[in-house]
Amino acid sequence: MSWYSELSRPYKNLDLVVEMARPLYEEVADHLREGINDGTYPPGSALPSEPALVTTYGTARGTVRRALQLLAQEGLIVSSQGRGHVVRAWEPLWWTLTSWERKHEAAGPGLDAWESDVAQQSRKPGQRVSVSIVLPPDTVRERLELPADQTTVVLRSRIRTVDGQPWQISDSYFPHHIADDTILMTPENTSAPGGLLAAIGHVQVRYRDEIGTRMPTPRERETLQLGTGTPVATHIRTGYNADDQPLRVMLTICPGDRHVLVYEITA
Amino acid sequence: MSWYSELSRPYKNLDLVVEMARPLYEEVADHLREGINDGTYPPGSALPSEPALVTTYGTARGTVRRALQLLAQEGLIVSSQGRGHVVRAWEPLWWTLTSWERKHEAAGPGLDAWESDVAQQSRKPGQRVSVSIVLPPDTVRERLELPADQTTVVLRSRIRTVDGQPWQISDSYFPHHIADDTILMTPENTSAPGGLLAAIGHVQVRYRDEIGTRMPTPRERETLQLGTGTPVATHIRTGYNADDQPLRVMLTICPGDRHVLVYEITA
DNA sequence: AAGTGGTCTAGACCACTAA
DNA sequence: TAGTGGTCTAGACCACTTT
Repeated sequence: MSWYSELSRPYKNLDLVVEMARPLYEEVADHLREGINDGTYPPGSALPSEPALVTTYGTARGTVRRALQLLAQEGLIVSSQGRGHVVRAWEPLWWTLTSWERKHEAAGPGLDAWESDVAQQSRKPGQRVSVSIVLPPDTVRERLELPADQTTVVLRSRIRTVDGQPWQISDSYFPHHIADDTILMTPENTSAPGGLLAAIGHVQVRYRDEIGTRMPTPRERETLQLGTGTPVATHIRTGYNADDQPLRVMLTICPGDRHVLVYEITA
Repeated sequence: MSWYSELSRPYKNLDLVVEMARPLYEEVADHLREGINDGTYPPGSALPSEPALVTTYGTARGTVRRALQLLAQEGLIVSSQGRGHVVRAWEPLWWTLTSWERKHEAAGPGLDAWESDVAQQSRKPGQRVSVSIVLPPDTVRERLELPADQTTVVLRSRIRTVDGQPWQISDSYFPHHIADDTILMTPENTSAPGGLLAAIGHVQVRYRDEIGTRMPTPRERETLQLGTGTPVATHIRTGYNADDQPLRVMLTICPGDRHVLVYEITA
């Protein structure tokens, strides 16, 4: 008998039912989590195999799998066939959404804030752009102050990559009167000094950012290749001109294991 | 036989092995998710019971439970004994971390930005404060620019509530030379016009906010009473004085189902 | 070929909630 | 008390990765 089953056993085998403080799989998960936190299992290393854990803890395989599943949900491990349960490292890149100095323009010609931040962290930014005409989701329609009818908008959809890996989804929505017959409609033009909006004569004098967090949809999980236990931040930026009219809504999906959003504010 | 098992059956019963595009539990989850999204199961309503799902899909109970677990991980349902699997609604409060106008001071005397935002949304803010001397975590120590020795700091730990429910954890860390012998050491003093730092003669001329997202720790899950599939945003604000010296670090844990962080920026 | 995790089944029993 | 979900077991077989 293993040391573990001395501490806490399935009730069915007990003559006297002791208070089951926590389910067995939680206790197993607690023990493994401790090992991860104290360096017994450093990032990149594998936990003991399932058969090994079964003999260690003296439970059924289903129970240790349940424990491992818990750790996966917490974003601590990734499990894959044939390779084991491997401890995960989170190494996010920072993304400066507002900076004290205007360093973005200086960072390099033709780079936007995201690209210059990525380059500054010695990684290689890239993007795939596509343009289409769509019915906007409600969140976008409201922010563009459009009526609730069948009004379409221009969607500039980007998948941004870092070192060739998919990193974030960034969708920009423009009203027709802004985007039609401009370079915004051409996926080939990806950037311009001061931004694409400025290049076609629009001045974004202020913007409002809204940041939420949730679990990814199955679709997002697939396109961004997200592991279990990886939430996403949703970043919505609405830009306005001097007349307080919305120019565009940018909706960015930022996986939590690869992003830290930074705001540098002068009070 | 149910309609479902006609479409996709466990391989063990097949003479000819058809390509198993996806596991059974994912197909069940897809079907239920669709029902949630199209209004068949509106927020607050319960999905069919597990025995019902077992007969509908013609699978073992373990498989429908696996599907339901997936939906729970995505934050779509909450499951509890005796009550069923209930569709969840996310109703976050917005929290303005930087605003175009300085409306916070006007909102009410003795209210900070958080409290005035909550009040503005017709909810009742509250907080429990405790003060202690601690060794700071590395993330805090670095930002306070303290040496890597055993230097302690002052921790003002708050659990903020809305309508009596725990809402967020907000920990402020101060160097001793800032906090010692001031009202910062007294949990009773919760606010002052212009903020507690201003009240003791410190001017925070700028700050840097860093926002990440991850799954909660078991501890956070418990103190904030978080359901499965609820990620948290981590908000770290480091404040500086005119000499670029850090005055404090505030680390806030914001559950995703109750928070939207807002930044209003003038370009 | 051996070892690893992934999927599915079948059944038992416990614990909570509501009528 | 009936019905709901929560936990655990035991076993079978499949699929991937490594040697």
